[in-house]
Amino acid sequence: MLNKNYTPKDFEEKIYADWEASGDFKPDMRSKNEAFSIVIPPPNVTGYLHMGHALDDTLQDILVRYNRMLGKKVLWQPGTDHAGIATQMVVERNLAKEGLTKHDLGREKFIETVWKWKEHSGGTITRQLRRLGASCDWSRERFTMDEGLSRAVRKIFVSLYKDGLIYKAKKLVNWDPKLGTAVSDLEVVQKETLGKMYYYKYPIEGSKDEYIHIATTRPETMFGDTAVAVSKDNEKLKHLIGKNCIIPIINKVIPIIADDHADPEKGTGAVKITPAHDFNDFEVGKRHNLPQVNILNPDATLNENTPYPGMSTKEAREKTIAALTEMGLMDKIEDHPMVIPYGDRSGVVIEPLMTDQWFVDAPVLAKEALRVVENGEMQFVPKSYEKTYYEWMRNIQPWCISRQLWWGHQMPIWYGPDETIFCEENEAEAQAAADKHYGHHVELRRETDVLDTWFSSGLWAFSTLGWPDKTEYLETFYPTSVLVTGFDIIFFWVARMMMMSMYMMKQVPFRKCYIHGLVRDEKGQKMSKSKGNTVDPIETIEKYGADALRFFMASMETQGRDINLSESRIAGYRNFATKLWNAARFGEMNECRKPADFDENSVKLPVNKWIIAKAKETSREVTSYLDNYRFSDAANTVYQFIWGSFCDWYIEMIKPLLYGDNEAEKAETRASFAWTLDRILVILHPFMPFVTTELWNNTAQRDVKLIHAAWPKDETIDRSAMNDLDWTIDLISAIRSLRSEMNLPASAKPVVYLKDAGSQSAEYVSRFNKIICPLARLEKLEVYTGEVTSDMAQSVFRECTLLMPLKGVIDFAAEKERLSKELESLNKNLEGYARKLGNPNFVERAPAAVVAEEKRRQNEALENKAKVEAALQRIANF
RNA sequence: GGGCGCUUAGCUCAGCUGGAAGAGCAUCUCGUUUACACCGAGAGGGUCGGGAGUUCGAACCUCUCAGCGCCCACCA
Repeated sequence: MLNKNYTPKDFEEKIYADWEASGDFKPDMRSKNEAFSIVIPPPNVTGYLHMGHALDDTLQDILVRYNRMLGKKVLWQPGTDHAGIATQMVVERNLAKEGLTKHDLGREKFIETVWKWKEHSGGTITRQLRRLGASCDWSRERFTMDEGLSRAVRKIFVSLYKDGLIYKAKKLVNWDPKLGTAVSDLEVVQKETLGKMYYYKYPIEGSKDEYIHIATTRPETMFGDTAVAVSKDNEKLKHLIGKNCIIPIINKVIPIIADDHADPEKGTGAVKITPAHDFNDFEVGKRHNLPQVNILNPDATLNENTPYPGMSTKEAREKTIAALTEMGLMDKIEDHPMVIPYGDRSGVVIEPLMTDQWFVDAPVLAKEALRVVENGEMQFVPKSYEKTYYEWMRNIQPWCISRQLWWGHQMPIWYGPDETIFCEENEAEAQAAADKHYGHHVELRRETDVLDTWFSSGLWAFSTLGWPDKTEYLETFYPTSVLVTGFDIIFFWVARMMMMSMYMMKQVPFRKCYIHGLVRDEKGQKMSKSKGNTVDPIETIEKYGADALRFFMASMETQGRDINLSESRIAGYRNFATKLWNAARFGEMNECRKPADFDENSVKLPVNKWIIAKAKETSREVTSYLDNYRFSDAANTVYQFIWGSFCDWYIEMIKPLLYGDNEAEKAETRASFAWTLDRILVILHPFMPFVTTELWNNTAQRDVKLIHAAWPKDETIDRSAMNDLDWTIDLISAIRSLRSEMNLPASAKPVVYLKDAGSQSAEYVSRFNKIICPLARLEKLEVYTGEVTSDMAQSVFRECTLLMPLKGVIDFAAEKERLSKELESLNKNLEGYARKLGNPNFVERAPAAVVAEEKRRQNEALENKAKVEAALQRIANF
């Protein structure tokens, strides 16, 4: 017995536990069927499920469940990411609560603490994914810091190094002073800020009253200046080129050089060049062989190369301005809108800093990654994201992969006594190789830097499947079928996976890449903790059920658009689940069961034929939509069928049959109902796995679990019954509409006549009388050949006229108005038809079918017009 | 500065290759009937951002203007 109410809480977790315990998410490796695989975009171990995950993972689960039901060998590979910076920050925050820093523990102890933290708290997000219904094969869960995956990281690192695609260089990099590490360009966010532009002057060497005027937003960097640049085309200033000027305060002499970087139109036309602290200046410095003077400590305080060692840049700036003012060298200070780089994790200002770092030669790796998208081996859905990808890949910069952190993959590099570098698989091998090289035992020092987190995520598509070992899973499931992820991660992850996979596997990591948008709040604002507008998916699940949230995501997912969260809509899909639940209860109460030998192709009754044909048509449409990643179309099609066709019409139409006494009809109808409900459960399952499973388990004895039930394929749709029922449904609607317009109380049971009925219509009237009368609430429905009297309300229906005798209660004024409106609308349509059909160009050039259809409509409208006019005529005198 | 996207009913949005404008929510009216009030029936509501063009025909294609959003780069 089904509960009276739909209460998802009662069964969702129980059902999930059963799936997992029964191994339902595991692929059948003995199967010879086609493989289908998805690797999950690994959430941070530190993470909590947010609405973005709910969308991303719902879409993946829909595809995974759909393909599983298609009988494919399906793997959804789960796991989490060690998320270097994020995780280190979380653990450091915890330490801070005890008044400790990571340095108090030391590197080894600290890493131990992180691992402990991971064991205790790292499972949150995977538990939450289970709540969502994600059918991942958890027995294969991986973590980017697992030994297996770490081995993959070391192996590929060494390989890239040996191929000259990883190198160490002293370069200007984005430095995060709070975290004390380099970060990649992608981890820097530019923020609009109102800053100041400082104008001041440097004295020219050997002259008492000559100066060169410069403008800068960062006067405190002047201690790192090694030149001032002027364009050779700058008529006003070019005479200074070749002279020297003096940096005040420190009285350092620097040259004035010619370089086009100095735009005569901008600022003062002269630019101070600080090669060690500005990316443009760095390039200028390289062109002119300028020295690089570093003025900052790793924590962004000024160093010994300045007069203000230990001071913050802000303080130093004030000091510098004060000193310049005192010396009479300040010209002016203006407000100046500018963009300042911030670390996206730490939130502090990023400083360009000269440091030794490791780089991946991304421009080389990008070539193959580009080629396979250009030739279609990997396709973006929607296709427009190709362009974004191309744009970025074609302008890609070397990728800084070293991080001065503790948590992450420590680089497999060992330094020997004369700084020779050894890259090996592990410590022992490195030692052995070094000893051999030197001919005696040497002390090795391991590189302390760790790798950018995205380095290991870049290998995710194959490292999780067992690479570098040749595993059965790798063999079976690589390349994966599709990657589903958000556009915000194309550069971070998709691009890196493409590069790494093409380099190592010589094959694409996934054949398709489905990109979805962001989940925003109700008003379209980006959700963020700082704005306080986040909605917790788990709370939503508690309130409405996971199925409602999932269906919401699916129904809103149209390609290339962000989704605004809407609680009322989620509630609507909970209502939808309730609706289905109640329909199933209706079936249960009426003993709708399906005999084992039931053949849905042999049903006789038109209603049953109709719903079965509709169900098959719906299945076909949903299949096609899912194959094309049209999630919203797929979801909405199922929704319409269940609510519109099955509940609103079919159930209402079969009530007289089920409550009647024709046992044969009753039996067929019960079986058809059961068959259709089963079909509904199958095609709805990928979207709403919980409620469908609960109903599947409670509406019949089953020999297969719903999660493994067969998805319908290649069915022939019997359209014979479609027209009959469409006619019937339209007639019922027309009668209901007429009743309502005539203000007939719901309790009234009028008679309706069908005048001018053709033979087909007449036949329908007798055949479907039993259906029509109760649904339209009629005393009786008959074909009529008598006279139309003035007390009859009239309405046009197809070729016939509906007549409803109202015995003196007819409201003639209302009736006149209604008919007049109808006439007006008909006339308007007729004008349109006449215009079109009167146009020789249309008749000649439009396809014949279109012209014929237009003619048919015109004729129909003409007939209807005549009828309405006649009706108006009859009541003209009342 | 470069690129991408959006503008359709009061709100949130569908509308695939151009052939009579759709859904959900909201609104209004009415509710016989034990599957369901988390419901049912009926109704109202849009010159598809403005303009021009291509076409027999444009929400859809082209151009242009306006507004909004996102990404990338840069601004001494």
